[in-house]
Amino acid sequence: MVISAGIGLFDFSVEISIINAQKSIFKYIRHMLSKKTKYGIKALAFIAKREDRKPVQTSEISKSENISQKFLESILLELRKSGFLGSKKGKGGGYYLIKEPEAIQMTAVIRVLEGPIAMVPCVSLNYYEKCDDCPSEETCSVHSLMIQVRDSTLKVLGDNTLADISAKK
Amino acid sequence: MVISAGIGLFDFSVEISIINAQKSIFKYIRHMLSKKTKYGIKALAFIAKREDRKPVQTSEISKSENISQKFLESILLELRKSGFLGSKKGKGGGYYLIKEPEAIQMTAVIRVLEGPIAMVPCVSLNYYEKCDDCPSEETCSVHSLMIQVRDSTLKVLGDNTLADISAKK
DNA sequence: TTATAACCTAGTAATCCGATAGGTTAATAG
DNA sequence: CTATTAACCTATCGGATTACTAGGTTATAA
Repeated sequence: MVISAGIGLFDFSVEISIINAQKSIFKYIRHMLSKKTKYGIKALAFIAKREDRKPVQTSEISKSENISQKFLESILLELRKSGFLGSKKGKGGGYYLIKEPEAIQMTAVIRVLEGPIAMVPCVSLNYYEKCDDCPSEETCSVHSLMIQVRDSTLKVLGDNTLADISAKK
Repeated sequence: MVISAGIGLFDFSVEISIINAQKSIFKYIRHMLSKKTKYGIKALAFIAKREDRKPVQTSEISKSENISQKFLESILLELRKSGFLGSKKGKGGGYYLIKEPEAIQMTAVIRVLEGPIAMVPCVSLNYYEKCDDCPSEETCSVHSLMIQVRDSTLKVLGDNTLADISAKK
């Protein structure tokens, strides 16, 4: 698929080859971290960087971090509802941290915004689900591999707090 | 939205709480490893387990591992085209390894089937892409975190070969 | 020559992502 | 008391991916 990139190039009709070329050039590359989560983390870091604990407005974060304001609104709202942020309405309002940055693990943030950290449901701690194709997890070749990946990822994300990632200038 | 699946069922009086419950029960959980990659790894492991180097048929793997045969066909084809497998047509044909299982790192397999291992394009070694919202990667709070995650994942997937994951009974 | 199994090309429904649009509610400043 | 502010809410959207399925064609071996 990915590799068949240039195949259409010299193919009979010019139009179709161009379309195929575009397709591969603009191929959407799936990554695991959604923009939502990425923006959420950036916003939290932005808020954490503030020495005072005054509310920060969505519009300010949106401008500074180049994030669509409306999209960011929904993300911050979610972060408030899940207990990471407090909010205040009206002039001088905005969002503020309700916990110390040191107390906020990145695992928690990612789980709320993104969902599971594990690569497959059958090794997920918080979103476990049995694979319907696997008769047994012990004999599954993918299972133990993914447990190793999960654990190493959890270690990194658990060791990093909001304080750590917002510390850097 | 997505979740409204069963909503009509108890409509009208019987509550938002039920709807909310359904919401979480039927929530689609996004995981990072696609079925394609999972099936591909399983198939490779299946082939590697064979002590003889005789070709293994798609149908056999498909039955044994509970994978749709047609889907599996396309996956094995891709693995052949990317140099992991050889193939033979006709009776007694099938797919066989063309490298030693010890020489096949899981990083390579996953990169071919899934794409990038990094969680964000801007830390991807093989699929690097600059984030359009980030002015600089040095000041990005997400960047260094994701580099750590990438490295720890790469370590695990690089240390594990096909021999390792197909060894287990 | 016929059965076999890889190979190829399309198309599909369901679903998600990343927004956008357009409003309502609550708090503050004048 | 009124206007402004900014959070909050609901709904909808195009484009893209995923996990298949359908229906063939080609090459090899019995």
